[in-house]
Amino acid sequence: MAKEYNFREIEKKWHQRWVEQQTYRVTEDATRPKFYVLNMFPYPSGAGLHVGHPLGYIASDIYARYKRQQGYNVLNPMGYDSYGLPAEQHAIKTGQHPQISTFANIDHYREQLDKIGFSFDWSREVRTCDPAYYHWTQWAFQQMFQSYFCNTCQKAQPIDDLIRHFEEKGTEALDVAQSEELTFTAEEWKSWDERRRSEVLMNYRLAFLGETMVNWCPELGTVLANDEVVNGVSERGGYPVEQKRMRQWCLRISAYSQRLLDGLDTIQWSESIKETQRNWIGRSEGTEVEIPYTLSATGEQEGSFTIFTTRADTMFGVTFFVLAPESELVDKVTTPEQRAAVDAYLSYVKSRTERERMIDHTVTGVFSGAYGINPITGDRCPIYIAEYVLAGYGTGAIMAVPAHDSRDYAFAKHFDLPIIPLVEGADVSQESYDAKEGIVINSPVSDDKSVLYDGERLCLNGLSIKEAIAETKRFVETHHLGRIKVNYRLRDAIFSRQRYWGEPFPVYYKQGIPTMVPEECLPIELPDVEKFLPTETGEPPLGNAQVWAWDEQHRQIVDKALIDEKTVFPLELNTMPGFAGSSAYYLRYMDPTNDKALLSPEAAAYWQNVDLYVGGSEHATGHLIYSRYWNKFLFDLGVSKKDEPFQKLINQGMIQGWSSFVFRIKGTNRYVCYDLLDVQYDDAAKKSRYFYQGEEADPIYTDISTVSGKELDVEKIRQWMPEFRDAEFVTNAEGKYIVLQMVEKMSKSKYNVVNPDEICTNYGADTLRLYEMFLGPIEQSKPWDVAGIDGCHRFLKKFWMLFWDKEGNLQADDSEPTADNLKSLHRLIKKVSADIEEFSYNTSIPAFMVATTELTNQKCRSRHVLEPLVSLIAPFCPHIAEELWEALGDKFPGKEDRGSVCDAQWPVFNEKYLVESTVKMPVQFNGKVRFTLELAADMSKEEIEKTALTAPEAQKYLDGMTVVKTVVVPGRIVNIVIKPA
RNA sequence: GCCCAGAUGGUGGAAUUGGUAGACACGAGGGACUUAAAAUCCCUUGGCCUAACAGCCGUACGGGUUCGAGUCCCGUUCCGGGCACCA
Repeated sequence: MAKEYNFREIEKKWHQRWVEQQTYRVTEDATRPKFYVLNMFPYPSGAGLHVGHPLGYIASDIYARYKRQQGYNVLNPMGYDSYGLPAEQHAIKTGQHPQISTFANIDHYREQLDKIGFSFDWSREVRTCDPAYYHWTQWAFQQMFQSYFCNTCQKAQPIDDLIRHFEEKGTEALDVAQSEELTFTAEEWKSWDERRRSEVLMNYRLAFLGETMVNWCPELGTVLANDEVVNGVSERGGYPVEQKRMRQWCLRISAYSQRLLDGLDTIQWSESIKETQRNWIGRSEGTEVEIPYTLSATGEQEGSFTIFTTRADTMFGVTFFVLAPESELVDKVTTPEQRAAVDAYLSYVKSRTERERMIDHTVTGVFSGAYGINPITGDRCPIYIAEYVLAGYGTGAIMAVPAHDSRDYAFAKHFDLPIIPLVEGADVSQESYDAKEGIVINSPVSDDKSVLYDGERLCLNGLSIKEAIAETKRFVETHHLGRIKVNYRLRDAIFSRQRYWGEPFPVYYKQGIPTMVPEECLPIELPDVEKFLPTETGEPPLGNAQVWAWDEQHRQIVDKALIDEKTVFPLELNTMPGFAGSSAYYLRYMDPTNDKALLSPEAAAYWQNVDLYVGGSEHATGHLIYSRYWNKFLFDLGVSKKDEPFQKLINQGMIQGWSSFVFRIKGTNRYVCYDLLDVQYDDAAKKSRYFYQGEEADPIYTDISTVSGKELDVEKIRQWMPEFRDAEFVTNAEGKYIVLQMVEKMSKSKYNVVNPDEICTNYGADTLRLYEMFLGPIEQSKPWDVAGIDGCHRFLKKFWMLFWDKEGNLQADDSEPTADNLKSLHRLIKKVSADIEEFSYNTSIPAFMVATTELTNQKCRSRHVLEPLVSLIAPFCPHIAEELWEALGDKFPGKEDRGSVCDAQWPVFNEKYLVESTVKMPVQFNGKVRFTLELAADMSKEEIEKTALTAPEAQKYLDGMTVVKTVVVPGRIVNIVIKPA
């Protein structure tokens, strides 16, 4: 009887064994090099784990196991990002506390994860909603509150240093990150009371209360960060978002713009993610120029304003100026005659939502009545107010150069303003010339159209645009007309959410002044509430808490009834956003149970940062920016030992699901087969519409379990949902009901979720692991398709059979391997090692299949080949590897104590087993003949040439020929070009 | 509009980074074993022309470099992603 590959038994056995022996427990070990592998931890949703989740986990698990076999001390932890909106919305609907559903979901996730055989060290698990964990989220927030950012040293500094500076010099010689530029003296500072000082300091703190325009989502009842808003609607739920002015906690992430940008050059991330982050940070180096203005075409100067431009070279093409409607200057420059028109325009702008402004780009604007004086030409140009200029970027004022900016061009055409081209050969009669390429013309050389400064006038004729920009910058700086300025698009992160299920702020309000709860009293624990919606008075849900205040004397939360007393203060009612808990969790894994610090200096020094981080690219402008900011801040404090948290990043693609649709005729209970429908594309609605005999039919999702192939199982759908029980199904001529199938993101609401449990049950975890890797490159998104899974399972059976004879006995022996055996083995070692390093596991699997077939055909028995083979497959399929490793150990006495296969040494590749000389490809051309030899690697160029020309295989080509030339391709191949003698 | 990444059989995808294009798997077709089915195994499978051998064409399209191009360079088309009245 042949020994069967009984994966159920094998996997069960090893899951137990790993738990008993704590195989994956990791401790700091100074004698071994560390390696830190990390996955983005999951949000435990009610739908459970689907086949997309494990993709990244398997990929990183393979890498972790591989590194461990190479002798590294590998940290490979897992945890849960367990605060979030779905749990809260579930709670609002059902009244059940979000912790109950969250914990239930976590248990379910854990059960599913355990089936797949990961090498996670579960003793290091973290949960963001655990007070012992969010203690340190709160602590980090407090540290940010107590810090400001010094621009000169590009580092966070204690706020006390800044206070000392104010006491001594006011704002003199201050170069720090700030919300707005304030100017005051030391005397003024000293004269202010505590409340005023507190407000002023908010201008500098890294965590600060700010009056800002926020993305308010009425449907969700909370504000959202910029990355949580997509095309004017909320990322979650797709609800409309409006702009609202609110007092919110913010993080001064913009202070770190330059460091966030520079850091990208030091990490191994995909170019596309780095590029996305660069776009998001949006550095632009330009020039600020002071523009004096007058209130009439001939009048005296009334004041000045500052514009920002990246195209300083176009100063000679300015024909008007534009202010953002929200700019404070609008009021100053509006003349009495234009007042009514300006007010009308401002109220029009106010009436428009952010979304309307984003979609609708029609030209609007109004003349202010004032004129700006171009400091280079001395020209007076009208000042307009228009919504195409944004208040939040640069100075909220621009110089308009219609010839070379398409937006200015559209505006100039609409208001019939002059257009002056400045680039040789640029035709601006139909559209502007925006490119930064060409030779500059039209700058006056000596006439009165340019202003002399200290005997110098700006002249750019003949320069390239890039040279002209540099020259203008120099001119502007030398003559104090403005300054070189770097702007960033990155906005500060809004850090308050009007929700219940998040980290509470460790902040109370003492006579209205925001005050930090003392560090030793942390964490401030999330209180129980009865209702998870905002209070009747519109306070966030925490306002529903019975006990939610701070008594400074007792330093504890006291009864709400005592709040009127002078010594009792209200605590902050907002909670922190989702990214708070996920911003530093990788540090906590290094020392997860430490209750004295976020992590000990020893743990930080050993583990440093994450060597390999695996997760989806959808976090490019969210988590992956916030974490980098958070880590840089902690690095400035000395808590984190590396400036960048994630050295190498791999973005696994999404596994999509196949959604299936049936079609219900409007207003009926009849469902029509997809074949029978007319499909029309509705351009306006940007979707397809379906018609059956003139009647419209709506696509309705049906569960994947009700469909096989493209055919609907009518009985199954009737049982699945009551609404289908009595439905009528119109089938096609063959009596089949065909559904429409589409590839979409896997989601509970689309009924297209495939769950890994079933595959584990039917094929085993090893097959699942192998198959998920085989599906295609890790970084690519691809639809889930079970069709190929049999192939992987079949391979594992073949692999298994390599080790057992027909009677079910292990057939390994001590014999010496043949040259063919070694060649097959070493080719595999080379391929698999290289693939793991490059994360192209999908191509390793065919290599395993080929090697297995070869060794089977060679009837290989030698344990000197079979043992390394088991080591090689161990990272991919740990269960089968353990079983075989154990069996091999039993067979060869004295090797019983060699432990788990995850400590088996990774086989070392030796090229000498591969090498042989072969003629590669004789080709004729131009009367000559060329052939190629593959040779050993470790020869000198001369040796290779000599070997090639004397190789027996070569002689039949060389006979009667003259060698024209030989070309040695480094290390491997020789091209020999020959012609008849 | 700007930036980034792509395009290879019926399908997912290989190709040692410039060296026999299509590995491996799926699907399809044919066969063996079997009362039958499952399981397993073997053969064929890019296109065209062939009875067969052979031959020709073929990596989105058009050029170029090279003894040699899926790979490098220039241009075009199409798909995906990011940013976007950011001056």
